[in-house]
Amino acid sequence: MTNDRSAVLDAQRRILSEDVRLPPSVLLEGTRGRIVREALRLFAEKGFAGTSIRDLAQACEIRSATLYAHFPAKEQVLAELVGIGHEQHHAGLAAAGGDDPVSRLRNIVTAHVLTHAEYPLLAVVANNELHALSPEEAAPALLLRADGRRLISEILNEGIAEGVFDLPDAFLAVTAISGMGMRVANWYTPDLPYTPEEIAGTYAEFALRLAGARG
Amino acid sequence: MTNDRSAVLDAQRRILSEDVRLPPSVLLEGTRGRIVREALRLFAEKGFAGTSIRDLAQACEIRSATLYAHFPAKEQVLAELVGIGHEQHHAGLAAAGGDDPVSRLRNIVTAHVLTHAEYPLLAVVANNELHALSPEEAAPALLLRADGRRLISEILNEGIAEGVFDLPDAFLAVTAISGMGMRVANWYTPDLPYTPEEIAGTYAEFALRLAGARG
DNA sequence: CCGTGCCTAACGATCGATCGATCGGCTTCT
DNA sequence: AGAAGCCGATCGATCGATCGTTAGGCACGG
Repeated sequence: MTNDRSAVLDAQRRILSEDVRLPPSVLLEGTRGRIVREALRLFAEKGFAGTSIRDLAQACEIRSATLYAHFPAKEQVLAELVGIGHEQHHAGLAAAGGDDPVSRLRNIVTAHVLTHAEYPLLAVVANNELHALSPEEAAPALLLRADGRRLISEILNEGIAEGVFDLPDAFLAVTAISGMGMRVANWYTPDLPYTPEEIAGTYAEFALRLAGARG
Repeated sequence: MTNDRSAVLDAQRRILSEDVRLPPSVLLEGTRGRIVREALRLFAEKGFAGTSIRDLAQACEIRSATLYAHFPAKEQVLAELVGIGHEQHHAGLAAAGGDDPVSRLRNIVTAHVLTHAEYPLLAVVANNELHALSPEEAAPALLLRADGRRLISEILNEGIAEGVFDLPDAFLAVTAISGMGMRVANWYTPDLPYTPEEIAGTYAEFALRLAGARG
């Protein structure tokens, strides 16, 4: 018997959500904002290399030449999205506090998953199209990414040191927790009978179990 | 303090492994096999749309026209890889047995992760470039994918029914277990101090904890 | 009256794909 | 055995389309 809910996952698309929402902290008005939003949708759907400058212009209802009045090159549009995505993600992780390793892990995983469920297109572009940037453009995002892993890793090490976590390997736990959260961006859609908060809460519970949290 | 092992993850590349291995069941000889292997490397690294047929031909040390003596179109090269990848993955899942839900879950997660660690390039292409195929070409892979999820889902439901699993939500557990395993393909490299078997074993343990397995 | 925003037009380069021709090797026929 | 014919593999050349990008001009608001 097939689980009804998983039927929605049977799609060829790289991403199921169609919500091109951007973080509220990013205020992009006028034509430039339009370009960024349509690029988010197209890059998430077809990839950076699979999207032409004319595809993007048509989606914005402008001519392709007009794009160059707002961005010096196609790559800079991607760089803008990758920057927004990584800053949003890292800000969420960094803001997650907690009084002890258990609550810290719960909060940081919640933030990690929430970002991927609330801004799935942004997460997919930031994660899967980073390779299309030049090394110089990609460097800031790589720093944020490494620091995000560091934050999770430190929480696990604290918990192990305090004896409240019991897990076979901290490095593999970081990859597992990060990985399962990142994948949420690919399958989450508002059509599913879960709110982002429910998913984040359940995934946080999964992470605590995975870490062997006591209590 | 940064975990030394995670330093290797700080890379812009879509995939860290450079091992273009294909499953031994796939015997591709001569120029056609060369094309498939080089395409695997290039599509994993730069994506389907980011790889031109001249890139591919140059990697094979042939002229671009020669490609069309072996494949009717660029898309068919990708279809070949996507097919191999999904068949390999599904065969691994389907072959995983077990006497009870606990051992079945352990075995299927081990198989799931092993495939992604042993054939990371193939997994990345099959997962992330599927959208570049026409719906007709993608359909067989989608069926295999859905059946793979069904296999995991059934094990979880069995375990819940027998009372040996205790988890908040079976659907979300499937997405979490699948997702963390899929992501292995993006970061695994033989340079890491883990064998694919060690990673698979630890991830299987994570999955059992996540499912609330007793014992 | 000058800047800003968008346009039309076009650039050279590259895209996926196709053409006819050539080569070596294998089979077939005498 | 040797000539004739076929065939898969590869080639150089080139197709029309599309690529990212640029130049120059027109319209409108302060």
